[in-house]
Amino acid sequence: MQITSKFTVAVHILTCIDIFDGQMRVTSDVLSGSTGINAVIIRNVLGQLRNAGIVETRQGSGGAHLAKPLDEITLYDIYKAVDCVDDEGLFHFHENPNVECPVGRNIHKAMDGRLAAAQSALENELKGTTLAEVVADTRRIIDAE
Amino acid sequence: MQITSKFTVAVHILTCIDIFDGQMRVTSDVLSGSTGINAVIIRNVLGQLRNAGIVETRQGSGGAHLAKPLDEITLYDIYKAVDCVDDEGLFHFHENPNVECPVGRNIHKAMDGRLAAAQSALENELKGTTLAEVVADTRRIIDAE
DNA sequence: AGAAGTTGAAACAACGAATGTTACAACTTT
DNA sequence: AAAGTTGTAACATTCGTTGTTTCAACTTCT
Repeated sequence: MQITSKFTVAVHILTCIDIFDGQMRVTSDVLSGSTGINAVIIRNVLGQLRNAGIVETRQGSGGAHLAKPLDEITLYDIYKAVDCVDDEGLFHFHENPNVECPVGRNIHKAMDGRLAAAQSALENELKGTTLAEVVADTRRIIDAE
Repeated sequence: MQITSKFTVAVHILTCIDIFDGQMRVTSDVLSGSTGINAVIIRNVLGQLRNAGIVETRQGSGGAHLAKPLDEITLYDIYKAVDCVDDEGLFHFHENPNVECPVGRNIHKAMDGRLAAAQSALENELKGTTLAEVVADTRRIIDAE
């Protein structure tokens, strides 16, 4: 089981947009070239990021731009934008425990809070990092090359 | 994306084993009845829990037993036992970023530490809860019925 | 106005992972 | 010897992820 690569792709393309915007028109084709991901998938991801208010794109004109400052975009915002987890939550609970069994009809209640806490721990960690930090690290590594 | 239900199934059957052992022979058929999960899947999960030293089962005789005290089994132990995540980690990194691109060849380095931190946050939370607590809650809810 | 390049989106294909099913050999107990 | 159980392999099914093709709508440039 793994969280969809759309998440790391999204971080990648947002980093590209910040670094290359101004130097070139950052089209889905350019981003496809940098990520190695199909341009249609890139446009899908860009669409999700646009819906979340993170980037701006326009039909025809070409070139994506950030919609808000880097330090106001957390990894959690991106994770949510690309739908890493659905409403069911991170953990998949087996769906038909037997209600005739005292354990079967109560195990859900006994576990839910703890599963939610684990998911929150993950998400809070993502909330604690902004794109600004990722881009800064990336620039630092590039400069050191 | 969701973590395999084998995890919640494993917690469920371990709870059953603790609660029903002594009253009945807790076979894969009994556990299948309580969870609503195919008995073969149950035997697979039991096999993984056995390999992890969490339960004891034997061919022929029938009936599973806990291999160590409830308070020495954490949710993390179970999560690891049933292989919720592989060696690649929880996050799926896109595999072919373009090394010709300064962002493409460095984004992995810029993100890896943060992804690992997020995964650790989840896992540390699971390490903080033992089966003893889950079983105690389950018994409490049953008694209150 | 027309040409060229781009985005947005739908429809479909390919692949792999999760889960279910069938079948059967090996084992234990009675 | 009979009956029930576990361990395991092989196969089927379903679903989510990712890739691909196609095209209408839009913008920019000449």
